[in-house]
Amino acid sequence: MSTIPTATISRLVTYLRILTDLDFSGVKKTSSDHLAEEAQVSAFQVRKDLAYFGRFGTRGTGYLVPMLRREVRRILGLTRPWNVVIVGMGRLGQAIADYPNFYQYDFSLCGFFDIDPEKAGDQVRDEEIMHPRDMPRIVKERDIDIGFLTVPQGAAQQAADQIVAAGIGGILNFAPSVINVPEEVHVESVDFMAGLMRLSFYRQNR
Amino acid sequence: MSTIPTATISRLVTYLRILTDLDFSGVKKTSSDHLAEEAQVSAFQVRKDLAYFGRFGTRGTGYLVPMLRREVRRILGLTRPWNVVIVGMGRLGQAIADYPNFYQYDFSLCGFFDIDPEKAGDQVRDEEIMHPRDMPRIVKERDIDIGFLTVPQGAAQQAADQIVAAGIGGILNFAPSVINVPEEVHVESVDFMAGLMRLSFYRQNR
DNA sequence: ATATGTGAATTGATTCACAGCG
DNA sequence: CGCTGTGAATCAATTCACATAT
Repeated sequence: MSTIPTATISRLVTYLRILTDLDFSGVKKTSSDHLAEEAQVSAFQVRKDLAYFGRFGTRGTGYLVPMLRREVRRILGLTRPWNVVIVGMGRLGQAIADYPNFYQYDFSLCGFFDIDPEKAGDQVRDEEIMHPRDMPRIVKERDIDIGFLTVPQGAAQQAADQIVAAGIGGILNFAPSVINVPEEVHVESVDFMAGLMRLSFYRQNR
Repeated sequence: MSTIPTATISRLVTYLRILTDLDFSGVKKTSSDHLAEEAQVSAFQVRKDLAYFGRFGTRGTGYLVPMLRREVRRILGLTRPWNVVIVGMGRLGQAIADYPNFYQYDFSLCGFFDIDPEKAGDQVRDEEIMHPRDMPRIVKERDIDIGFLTVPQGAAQQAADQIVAAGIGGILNFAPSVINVPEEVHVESVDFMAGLMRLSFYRQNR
């Protein structure tokens, strides 16, 4: 499996969405050309991306949509369940707790944490908001894999430390800051102000 | 200005945040080494990134925080105002309309659109929600530069077409899909489910 | 005939080493 | 002497061309 570009993983997510749309529309077959057009990349790129993981097509024919969809889901780890906690139950944490589309892919929200004693005991989705001191126990009891970091910027590093100390190995970081974690912990960032600033740059230099 | 890696622009956003923190803390001087450590990149990288835009340091000494901060803001286009509309006033659009931190950088929310006639006329921040048919007029009257695309997945392409037709040249796309726009229109995407799926991949292959 | 899969070529980004300047 | 700025070298990613399979 040598070394797979991170951009390849991002594109696989795009391919999966296209394949899901096709599958729901009842389309049975597709090709690297078609996927490439939908994903706005080259057909070479589609084939190369898939080639990191195996051979999924039939020469002269293309790809079978349900089969390729299943394979990409498997490659991305989306055929197994993932247990998630949310750390930081302000506006953003609340909004994400209400997001209805996790269940489409076996992600389960299994715990909600906030350091504010005012919030402790409040109900979110039939669960009480807990203090981060309870995180290590909950992570063990409920087999948590992933933490959503939705605290304010100034609290991000401390919250990240608590998530790591609790034994969680993957963080989805919504805070607008670089967090420092051991290298075995994986962090992905979701940062809309950064997207807006990049847009500002490209518009200014249009 | 030859061709600047997109990764460089993302890192400049990170440097700006670090410089802002330093400035608020009253720190007057910094170095590529220090910025590199905070941003979790190499010092070569910091210097190379800055070198695309000019010479901002003093050899043997380093960088002056307020001056470098100002320069990076300018490079990113953040020293001028940007007028923004939100297209799609569901949960996400509403949440973003309530986000308090746009004013820190001169972004102004100047219009809210939704295709749902039920929503038309509702107030958001002292503004009525309008129908997208009014977008071309509003864009002209209010000199709009950027549109936030916060409609559901299935409506994303149509809404993007309306944004482009209204004369907007930059889109911050929150919908989990690739949108097709003319090449002079710049799109940046904010996609938290994609981040979550990448995390799923890297955790599975840990 | 047609579309995949893949080594080779090219393009692009990062790292390096050191020249340049305070 | 210390730290920036930058051409050259290395490393990585994308593109290409075509051999391969149906």
